Amino acid sequence: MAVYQHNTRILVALDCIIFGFDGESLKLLLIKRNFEPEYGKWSLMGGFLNEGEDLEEAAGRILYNLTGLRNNYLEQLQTFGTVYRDPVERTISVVYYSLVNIADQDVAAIQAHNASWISLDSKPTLIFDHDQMVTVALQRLRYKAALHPIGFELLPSKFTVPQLQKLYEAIYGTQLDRRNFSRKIMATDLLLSTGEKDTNSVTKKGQLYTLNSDRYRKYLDGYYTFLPELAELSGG
Amino acid sequence: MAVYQHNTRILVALDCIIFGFDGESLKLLLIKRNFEPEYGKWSLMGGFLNEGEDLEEAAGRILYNLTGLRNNYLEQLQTFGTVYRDPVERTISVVYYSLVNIADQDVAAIQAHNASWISLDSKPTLIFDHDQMVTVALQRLRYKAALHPIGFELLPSKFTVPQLQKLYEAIYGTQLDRRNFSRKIMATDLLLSTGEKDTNSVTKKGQLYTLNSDRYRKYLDGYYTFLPELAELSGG
DNA sequence: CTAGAATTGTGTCAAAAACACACGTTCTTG
DNA sequence: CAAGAACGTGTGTTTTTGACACAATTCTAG
Repeated sequence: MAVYQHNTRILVALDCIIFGFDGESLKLLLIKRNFEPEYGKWSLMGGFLNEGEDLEEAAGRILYNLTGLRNNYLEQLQTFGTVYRDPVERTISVVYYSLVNIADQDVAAIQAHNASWISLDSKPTLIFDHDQMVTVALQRLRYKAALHPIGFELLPSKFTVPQLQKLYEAIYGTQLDRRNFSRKIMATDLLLSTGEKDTNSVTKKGQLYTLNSDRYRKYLDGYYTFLPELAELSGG
Repeated sequence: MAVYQHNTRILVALDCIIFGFDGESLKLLLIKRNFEPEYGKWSLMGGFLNEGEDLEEAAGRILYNLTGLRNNYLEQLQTFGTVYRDPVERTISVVYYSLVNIADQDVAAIQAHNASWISLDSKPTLIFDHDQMVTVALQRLRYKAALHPIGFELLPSKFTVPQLQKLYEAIYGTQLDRRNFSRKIMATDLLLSTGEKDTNSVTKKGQLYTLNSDRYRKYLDGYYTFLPELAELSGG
């Protein structure tokens, strides 16, 4: 213990950026704070790192407390550590981002935390440096989703190709050609036909697919230029 | 201040993974520790975060102290925070990686820290979780270098196309076709001819180029499938 | 001082991938 | 049951990739 005696110990926080997709637009799960500091303002869900707790574990705990979900896609984004980012006391924040199937959420838990799903288009200003965190997270999501098929994490287990396309269009804020999109996705061999059809569709009912998990895992290691046309839209 | 009173403050360390290239193989700048703990063993260069110091700033300071270099490519890699990663006391480590032109180093500073350049092939076992950090860093380097032209950061300001190719071969541990490599690099418009020739070459002297910085910056935002054939070699 | 080895620069061609666009089908609504 | 909307599959052209050939430069060995 004596060896590190003279160094400063610092508060370590975690913040979670939780992405969801409702079929139309990309959403964030945000909290309207009913606690200090910054009472009444919007922020990301966060908390402090506990003794005896791994970083990854802490991020999972925070995510679970808010959404009732475990085993979601959860990835460390970046650590933010400018000196005055938290005006109360110097705190560095290890930020994770998560992709969630919005249908699986625990509504009660979310309400208890005074949280709601907000469209990225109508995102309010957040406290501290949380806006910057969201910017970086969105950039990362765009970057990764063009190279790895992580988009599926935002969809229900059964989905149609047009739904998947709408998701990508929401992530990148762009329009894609239906026919080329379909061809490319099919070429990846990532979709397994269920034989069922989408009963919710208002017009023609599309075919429902599930994800081919074995193939999915292969695409997560290494990368694959999923959607080349999105390259310029992905921040570096 | 009172608001965060009950939370634990933790030691925050920084570790730097410093990559260099000597024309033949990819190297790491490692330290043979002549201080406690783990006296006599190999480790990454590191230090603690000071009060009043940004994370980025601290990483730059550590890099500068060791190499005498500033303004290198320096990117946050990941934060490592399992509970017992440092046996002395709980410490989380924010890890940065840096790309350095090996010729610019401050030899005296490096010797003073008992550091040396070690080929990745002959890397010794490092203390704590530093081996894991290096693994992740190499993965990241491979990932990024296939999509962004960051390889140039490891070369002198004037270089030949074959030198650049040797660098990529060292990063990915593979052989590339000289003719296709050249064609692709030239197509990026990233190289500016200097008119000079490489006087060090033993056989035919290659043309020396410099980096087109404007174009380089464009390639850092967004991405570009620099070397498609390396996709599978890049960890996700 | 010349032949040969090593390395560098430029070119060609076939295969594959990307992109733009067309047509037929299914389902709901009025 | 006709019209509109969304879904599914196909086709041709252009661009990019990957495999490979040949010529030019420079040092060295005999």
